[in-house]
Amino acid sequence: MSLKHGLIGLLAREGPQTGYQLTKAFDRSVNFVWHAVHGQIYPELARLVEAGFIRQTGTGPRGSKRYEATPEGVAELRRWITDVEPTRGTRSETLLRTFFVYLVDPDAAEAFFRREAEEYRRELAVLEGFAAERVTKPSERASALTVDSGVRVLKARIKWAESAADEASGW
Amino acid sequence: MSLKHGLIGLLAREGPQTGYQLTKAFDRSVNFVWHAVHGQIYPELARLVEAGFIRQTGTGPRGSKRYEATPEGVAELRRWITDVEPTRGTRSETLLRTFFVYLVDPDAAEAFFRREAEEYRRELAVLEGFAAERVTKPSERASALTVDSGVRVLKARIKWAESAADEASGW
DNA sequence: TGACTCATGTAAGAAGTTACATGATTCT
DNA sequence: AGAATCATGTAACTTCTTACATGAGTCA
Repeated sequence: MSLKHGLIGLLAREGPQTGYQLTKAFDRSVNFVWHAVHGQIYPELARLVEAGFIRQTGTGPRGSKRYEATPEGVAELRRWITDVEPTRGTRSETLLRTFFVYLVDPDAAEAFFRREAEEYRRELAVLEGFAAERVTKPSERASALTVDSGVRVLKARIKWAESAADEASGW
Repeated sequence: MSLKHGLIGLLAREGPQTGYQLTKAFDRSVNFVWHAVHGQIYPELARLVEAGFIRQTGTGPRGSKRYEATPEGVAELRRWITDVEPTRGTRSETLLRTFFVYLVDPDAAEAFFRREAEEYRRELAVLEGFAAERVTKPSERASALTVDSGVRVLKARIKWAESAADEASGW
């Protein structure tokens, strides 16, 4: 359901592209908010053409196919953003482990939380790189908001992981 | 992969239970970090018995089946917590919508972010109810850490959503 | 020519959702 | 007796992951 909108959106945002380029573009941008790989992308593109939300505009070198978003596709994307309630329902492996972390010894628990904190700091460094980029276009203002969310949430998670590590070390 | 550990963990944590009770227990506790429904739980319990990670201890009224975690199951859970790197890879419908939110008009964008903030506040209220409960057992100290993570992250998200709404209203 | 990147596709399987189906027990 | 809850299961379907398969163009 969401991959569909991610693909229409990338075509609307960055202009006509091949499936291969979309796969790369996913890796670079949307990937931080919605991960997808080519094994899922190619079949979905075929379904989107079928549904009329995107259109193949031609073929390029090495049998590549160029797609663009149709007005119907962009309309569907707008409708999805404003009218469809996002699916909630957290699934966090880290928090599931945390829920049962009392089963391991304090040293292992502390190490687990320190590793989490490190990982979050690595991710934060990447996002702060994005945040330093200059923002001009409307689409960049929108993606800057997703980066800002990531930065705020990661900072909260880092503080949490360090405080959890401190607590677990005393168990 | 994770549902498996969630089920072993609940049996280890709360003692022998039926599939039905596990489904209810999931709804009340783990559900906030890992959502699952009975259609997924019953087949998984059968697989866990097969694998030797849990054991059926007897039958109760109305054909119910009671399970308990085996030592092998608890060992597997410990191994998973300390030795297996958590799968990262965010999937947030809210952030995917945010990435493309420049396509809708400023009023709709602002409304979208205000609704998000409201939803987060509702979730925060639930978690703060949990946070007010008294903590004594080790398992409760662990679950208090998951609640603390939720509280910190939700507060960050609320601030983000309000600031995004303010910004979008000026577009 | 051999290695690498570009480019698309499918197949098998795991994981997750939703709905259907059934029967036992309890409560009013 | 009828409604509600307890209790388990499966079937159909969608989504996602991983791996296999293949071929075209580029560059050293």
